[in-house]
Amino acid sequence: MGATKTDLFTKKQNELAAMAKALAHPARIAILQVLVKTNACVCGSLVDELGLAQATISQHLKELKQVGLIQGTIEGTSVCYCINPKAWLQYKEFFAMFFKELPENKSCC
Amino acid sequence: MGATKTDLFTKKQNELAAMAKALAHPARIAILQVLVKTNACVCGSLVDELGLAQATISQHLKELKQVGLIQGTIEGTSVCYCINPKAWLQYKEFFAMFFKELPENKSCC
DNA sequence: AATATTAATCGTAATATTGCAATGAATAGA
DNA sequence: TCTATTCATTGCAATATTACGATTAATATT
Repeated sequence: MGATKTDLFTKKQNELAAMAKALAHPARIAILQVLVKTNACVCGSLVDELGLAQATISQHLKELKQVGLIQGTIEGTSVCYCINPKAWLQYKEFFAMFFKELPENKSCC
Repeated sequence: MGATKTDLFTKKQNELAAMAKALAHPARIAILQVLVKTNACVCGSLVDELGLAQATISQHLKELKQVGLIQGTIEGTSVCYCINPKAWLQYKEFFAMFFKELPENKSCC
């Protein structure tokens, strides 16, 4: 055990959970915020901004890249990372859609 | 190691990460969707709907309760769960705010 | 009272995540 | 070429999460 039983759920449910998981760490939130604010960035300056080791940052960047939220291009010895606008918009819409249908409930509990 | 270094990040960043973590499992997504759809409270029928063991569902419910997304009241031998509308709205707004500022970028990468 | 039902909790096992030191690969500049 | 810089990757240890059987506590039914 210990492994998520993805086969029990719909594709959408697994997808949304995966999206949320990508955001489920303050370092990744912070990285995204830095990238949004500065519009571009490299790994080195992130190490300075956040207090984590270079290897750790690199790993978080890898995860964000894997889910497509960011993209990076090599630029000499450094790497330039930035937000993937398309994925960003998709995330925005996915979460908005999920939370859209407000249960104007009869507060049964 | 293995523990998240929350002290390196702002309160907001940790908060948003915690919110995302609450959604970072398809079972919890599914539970929330059932609660939204049925609007009236579902009691223990969640165990039937999803294919997970009772103990597992109970654990997920506990996590959702801990972050305040759902609330439950005891009703005889069963428990009645439903969405917490206030928290739901807050989540909606938090995520919308986070994804709001689209980087109308100059696509530097 | 005895039994059934419901759901929380405990204990355990399997797996995933987080973090970092060490190492490796690639380019830039001396 | 040699060295410095930058970032990815590997390997490891610590911690967290997921899942479930077994047990427990509580109310409902007989």
